[in-house]
Amino acid sequence: MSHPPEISFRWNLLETTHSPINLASTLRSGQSFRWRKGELDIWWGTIESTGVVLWQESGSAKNPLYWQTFPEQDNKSIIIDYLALDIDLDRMTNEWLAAAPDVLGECLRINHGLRILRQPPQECFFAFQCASCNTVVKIERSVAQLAQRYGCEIPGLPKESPVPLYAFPTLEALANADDAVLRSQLWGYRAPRVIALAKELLDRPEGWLESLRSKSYDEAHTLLSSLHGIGPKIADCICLFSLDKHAAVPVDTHVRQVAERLFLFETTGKSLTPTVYQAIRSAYISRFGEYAGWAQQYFFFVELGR
DNA sequence: GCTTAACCTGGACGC
DNA sequence: GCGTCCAGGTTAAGC
Repeated sequence: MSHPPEISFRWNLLETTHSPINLASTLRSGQSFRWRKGELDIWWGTIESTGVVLWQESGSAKNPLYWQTFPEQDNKSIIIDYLALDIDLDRMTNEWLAAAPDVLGECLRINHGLRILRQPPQECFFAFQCASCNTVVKIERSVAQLAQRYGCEIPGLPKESPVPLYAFPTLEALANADDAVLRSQLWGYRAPRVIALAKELLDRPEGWLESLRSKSYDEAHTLLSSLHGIGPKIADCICLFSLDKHAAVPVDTHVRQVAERLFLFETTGKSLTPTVYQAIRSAYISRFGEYAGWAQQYFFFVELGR
């Protein structure tokens, strides 16, 4: 039985026997950019306007998860929802292994318990605007600066918090952001795009992004792609990481390299045109089914080498 | 339908 | 120290 670090607040315990999770792999796999590991291997982050603290002993995805929320304490539902602990990971991985044991086996063994997060759509939407021609480390910095500059500080954090935590900025705050300031905070040429997209979302009915959860993958992807600045890859990131579209496969350089190394050879050497993008996505779905997006994240994380 | 260039910036790398 | 390349992409123009 593992014991969490002794600290000034009370931990809550979540059993993970039936919903395994590898916390470190999940938070470092490049799907969310707002988590920071502090002293004693404690993870600090935010979910909307809630500060969240997480800890899990490494070694097994079935080690219990310890957690607390701030300023409202004991908000269990937000933890379960964000970490998608309602999804039956064991069933899905058994199906992958039955279908393609040689291809994914090693990735699964190394990162057993890696989960796709169910992030707040708005945060996911804007964070991935920063992804083009960028590195994960720089995306993390850019998003942190965006939240610090335009978000509200979360009150009531324990004294052990390594840094202040900020809620993700509202649409109004982003729409009124200063182009020059954003450019200087590592957003570069992406700055005007962020401001324009915030204005565009403000013009739509409130909750428009969240409403895409109830639409089909094709419909959600098409609607997102219709926005200026959202291409197929970013649309797939938003679909997979925040809209419950588990078969969405964001095809980037890493995901493509894996596919062409292991099971898709006819697209090698070609430019990433819409036709090739679709071929790679289809190759993942034909092997890994309705949770292909979860499978690709195992490949992506290993390829990322974090 | 495909190719190409432009768009910011900082870290890695070779010299 | 300096130049070059590259990094989770998108868009528009030209072919």
